[in-house]
Order: sequence, then C-alpha cells, then structure tokens
Amino acid sequence: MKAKITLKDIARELEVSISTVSKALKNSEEISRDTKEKVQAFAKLYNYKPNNIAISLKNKRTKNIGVVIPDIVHHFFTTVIRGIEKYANARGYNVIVCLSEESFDKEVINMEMLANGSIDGFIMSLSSETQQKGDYNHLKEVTEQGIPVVLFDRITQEVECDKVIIDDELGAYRATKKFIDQGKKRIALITTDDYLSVSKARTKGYRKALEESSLGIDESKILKMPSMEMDEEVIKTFLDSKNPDAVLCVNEIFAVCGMRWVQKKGLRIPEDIAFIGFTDGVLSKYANPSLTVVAQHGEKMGEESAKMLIDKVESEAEEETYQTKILEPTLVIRDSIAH
Amino acid sequence: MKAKITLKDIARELEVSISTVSKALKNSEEISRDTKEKVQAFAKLYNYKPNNIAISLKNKRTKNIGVVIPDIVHHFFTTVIRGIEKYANARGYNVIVCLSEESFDKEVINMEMLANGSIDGFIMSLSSETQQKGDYNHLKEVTEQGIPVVLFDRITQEVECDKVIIDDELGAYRATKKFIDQGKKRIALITTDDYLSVSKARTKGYRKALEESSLGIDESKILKMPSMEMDEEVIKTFLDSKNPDAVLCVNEIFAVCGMRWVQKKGLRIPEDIAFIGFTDGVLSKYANPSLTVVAQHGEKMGEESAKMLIDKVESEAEEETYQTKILEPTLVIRDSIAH
DNA sequence: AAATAACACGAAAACGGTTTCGTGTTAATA
DNA sequence: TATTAACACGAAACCGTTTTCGTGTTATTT
Repeated sequence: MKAKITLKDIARELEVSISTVSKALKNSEEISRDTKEKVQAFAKLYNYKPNNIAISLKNKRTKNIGVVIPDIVHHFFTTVIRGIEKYANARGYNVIVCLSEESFDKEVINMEMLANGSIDGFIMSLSSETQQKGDYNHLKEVTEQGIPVVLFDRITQEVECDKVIIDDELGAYRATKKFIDQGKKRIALITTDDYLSVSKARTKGYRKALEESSLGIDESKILKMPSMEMDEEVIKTFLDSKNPDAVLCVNEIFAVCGMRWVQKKGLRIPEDIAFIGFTDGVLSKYANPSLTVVAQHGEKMGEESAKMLIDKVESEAEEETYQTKILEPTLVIRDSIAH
Repeated sequence: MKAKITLKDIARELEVSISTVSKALKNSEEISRDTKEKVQAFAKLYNYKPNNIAISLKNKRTKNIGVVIPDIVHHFFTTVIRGIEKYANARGYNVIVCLSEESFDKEVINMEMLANGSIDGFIMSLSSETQQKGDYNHLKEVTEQGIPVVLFDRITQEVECDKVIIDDELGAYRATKKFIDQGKKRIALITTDDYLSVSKARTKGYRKALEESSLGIDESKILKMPSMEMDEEVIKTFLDSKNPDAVLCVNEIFAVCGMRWVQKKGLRIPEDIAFIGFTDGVLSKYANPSLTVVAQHGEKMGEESAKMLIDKVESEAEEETYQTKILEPTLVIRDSIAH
C-alpha cells in the first residue's frame, strides 16, 4: 500500500520549501524553470494529486452540491438526478444525494448534516410531509447562512430562492383540452391530495380546460387518492361508478392501473376510454397500450437547477435576486388516446 | 445573513482559548463545570456546529462514501442506491453518487475525482465498457492506496476487494426449471453480450437447467442482443422465427416488449407463451399481464455493500481479507406464467 | 563602486478544528 | 511551612493546502 504523497513529502525529498512546491506545480512565474521542471517531474512520477479536503478548507469551496429529494425509486426524480449529475460533473462538481423519504424530519436532518461545510449549495424537492406542515424554517436557515438553494418541482412560495418548475397547470390544461377536442364528454381526474404543489396545479389546469368548454366541471369525477401509496381498489371503484370516457392521471401508475382494469372489463382503449398520465417514464413507454403522457423533462429540469445553483455559487456578487424558471411540458402522444 | 460561527469566535467572545472551547463542547473532564456551561450555552445560543471539512482534514475521515454506477435511470441501480443511502445515513455517512454511463473513461475520471480525499471508500458496479476492456487498473490503484472498495452486481475477479452479488446463475436456473416443470418445450433466452458478468452467469444457469432436462440446448433459441439499447425489431423477428413457448429475459424490458408483440399476434400469455424476466421493477409489476421475475433484491444488496464498506473503513486493523457475499435471488410469481 | 532592480525562494499565517503537553493556581499533605 | 497533587486552562502542533510578504543573491544601472 503506497500512501498518498503530499506537498510536504515532495518538499522534503527535493529539499525545497512547501511553498516552492505549491507554486511550481501551479507553474508560477516566481519559480525558476529548473525548479519547476524538477518538481513537476517528481510530482508526476509519484502521481501527486492535491488533497481535496485541504483545498476545500482553504478556499471554503467544496465543489459538492447537495441534492435532497423525497424518493429515488421514482423515475422522475431519477432523471432529475441524472440531469444534475451530468451538468454538475461537467463543471467539476460532485453530487451528494440525500433521501428524505417524504419525511419532514429526515429532510431537516439531512440538510443539517450537509449544511456544515460539506456542500456549496442545495438542490431540492420538498417532501410531502414538509408541504403538508408548511414548515420551511430549515430552508430559511440555510439561505440565511448564505448557502444557495434551488427548489425544483415541489416548491413553495414561502422561501426566497431560485426555483425550477414545469408548468403543471398548462400540462394538465393541454391534456384535458386534448380530450375535449377529441369529443370526450366524461373526463375524469385521478389526483392526490392538494398539499402537493404539483397536484394542485394539475387540478387547476384540468378545471380551467373544462370551465372553458361547454362541459363544465363535475366534482364527482375528481378522485383524490388519500396517499401516495397505490390502492388499486379505490381506482377500480371510481372507474366503475363514474364510467368516464377519458381519464387524466397525475402520474403513470394511476393511469396504468386504470388501463389494466378497464381492459379486463372489456373496454377498448382509446375508443371507449382514453388515458393520459404525467411523467414520461418506462411504464408509459412499455405499457400496453403505450400511455400518452405529459412529459416533465426531468433531465432538463436537473440541468437547469444545477446551472442556476452553480452560477450562484460561483458568482461573487451577493445579489439578492431570485428567479423562477418555468419549463414547458409537452404531450407525448402514444396509443392510449386516439391519433 | 448570519455567517457560521467558529470555535475561534466563541473563544474570543468568552475570553477563553480555542482549546478550552473545543474541550468544553466535548464535555471534557478537564474543564470546570462553570466554563463548560458557559461555553455550551453560548454555543447553543449561536447554533454552533463544527465544520465538517475541518474535522475531515484533521482525522482523515470524510464520512462520505462514493458510489459509482453505470446508470441511475435503471430500477435496479436505483434500489441499490436507496439501500446504500439508508444504511449509510443511519451510520452517519453521506453518499456521493457518480455516473459512469457505461463509459470506461468516465468511470476512471469519477474515481480519480473522489479518490483524493473526498471519500472514505467506494461502492461500485462496473460499466459495461470496463467489463469489455477488462482493464481494472483504476480499481487496483485505489485499493493500493488503501481506499476500501466494494463491488456489487457487475464485478470482476481480477480485483481483490469485497463483493456483493446475487446468484444470477441460480436465478436463471430456477426460472428455466420452472418452465421445464410446467411442461414448456421450446424455451428461449433473450440476453445481452457475454462481457457483462451478470448476463454470462444467467446464460449459464439457463444452460444448466436445460442440460439437466431431457430437452437439451438449442443454440438458435438464444438471442444475444447486440447492445444495451432496445431494438424491438430484433426481438420480434426472433420470436416469430423461433416460435418459443417460454422466454427467459435478462431484464424487464426485453420481456415486456416480447409480451406486447406476441399479444399483438394473438397469442395468449401464459398458455401459448410464458415469460420470466430479471429485476423486480415497476415495469414487471404494472405490465399487462404482470411479469414473473427473478428478483434481485437491490435494496438488500445496497445495504450489504454499505455495511461491508463501512465496517472495513472503521476497522483499524488492516486485514487483507476480503469476502464475497452471495445473495439468493427469488422468483416473484405473477401472471406471465401459469400458477 | 555604489545603488537599484530583478529574480528565486522561504517563512509564516490562514482555513477550523483536535489533541498533547506544559504551567500557574489552589488545595491537600507531610 | 515546604512539598506535592489536583485542577483548570492555554500554547502549540497538526491535518494539507494557498498566498502574502520578506529576504538574500545576482544582475543591471549610474
């Protein structure tokens, strides 16, 4: 086992000072060509690499960014991470991933763990519990400490920071409009409770489209799933009793479950009943029939978030100006609707 | 913006030395009760938290572990990360995720980035390119530097380190056996090229089961997909020409595509043709019909890997003894086979 | 020959902690 | 009263860098 070599080692071996070695390796004008060559050759020979931790301590920059998300086993978040990772890596940053698992406490603990020097900034999406509680003090604390934060997707207006979202309302609006244009009359919505910012926005878009049409809103055709957990029975009962001819779902899973059930009953998709979901994940692509979805462009979202964060981190100026970037959702047409 | 407070700040304010503050906060016996109370109260009031970087530099432990995987948008790897994260977090470690994206170069670069003090150890799964090249010098280098490494799933025998795998051969064997027991006669295999350690093992299990039976092996019934990318046409042609009555697939996607195609042709699943895949992901669960799979227990694998790594990191002893943990795969029976 | 400038390098502080060892003060002992 | 022990704290080294500033040596200028 050959241990890592340090500046001190090189200095001792070459009988020069540590500062000389440091400067020589940085090709400083201060050092003679002879010495520089000697030092650099030696460093290469012994594969010298500066210690990241020491550098971090010195310039108070870790080149790490902390990502706190509710759940990683979720296609959307996974793609966001990929976007973040790719972009951050290209700019020399590493990504520390923490999972809140939809828990307020874990979110707080994770942030505290990272906020003591481990990272230069946060990218995060709020846990459902946090959104329910409406307690954002942990966020306010880190921003007050001068640590930049970028919120994405599940955000709140109560924290002043950069944000990246997709226009969920618009996405739902367009999807619903699509149904209306195709002559669907009994358009249902399967969503979750309103405390999730995204579900709320999607419901709003759904309502808006219906209000603008001659159909109007039938409150009974809106199913609010009590939890994030799947409960197939609830969906089945809902579909059986309301008998919709089109269903908008706030995620893939609700849609796929719904499709499976109505097919079992002998209905044809999309002739008898059409489906549109949210999130362009593997499920939608490989479902039978393949599912039309409102794509959220997670990877793009990750990139944008990372860009905003790193730009802020690296900007000297302490501007107190924050922006919210709104990405446009797009409808990915597949076989679960007519086309 | 209130900046973070340091030991020095407390010392100045309270007119004691830095060492006294440090000791007082650690409840050292050396310090009088009076002073301790005073310091602790002050620290709490100003919400003092030690700087992680400084501590890391001092005791040469970062409490970070580096995870390098080929792809994060892949259910199996995602569950592994979750397992790692949960376990590591419980023991006070953070997880830095790096993506090799199946590229040898990125794998090397990522490891070099992290190996300079940023992490205490690696958990990784080899990129396909690395397995193809058979070049493991980057791994050998870090282990020689004394950085512990745990390889999982996609491993190699050429590097001496701890390993966690599932018994892929056994999984494939059992799945194939299942087909045989159910009276299937034309059992096909859809796999990838052999350079992936897992595909190789699975193929071996498939062969073993057939050899033991009266059926024997029909080489033409083995389809090696040229790349990781999906190519539906290849699968369709294969299924059409070989007309199998059972198909074992090394992942979910091959299986789901196959199912969709044969259903379109009017075949019944599982009566006319049965399917078993690998990886117990969302696809299998929500496919139509739901897919029987060999579950790989990614989360468990992640936990085990994290446990092995952290144990090694924290063990003072420099034992040069490595173990390979083999997890048992289990068959998750769903509607794509008779039961 | 003396003054000045350029050059090449080293000493030391700093980042924020931990830890060893030394020391001045007080209390207990002989 | 002199000696010793216990107590409470501080100085300083250390982790591995970066960076400022000072300085001795040589080369250039007048």
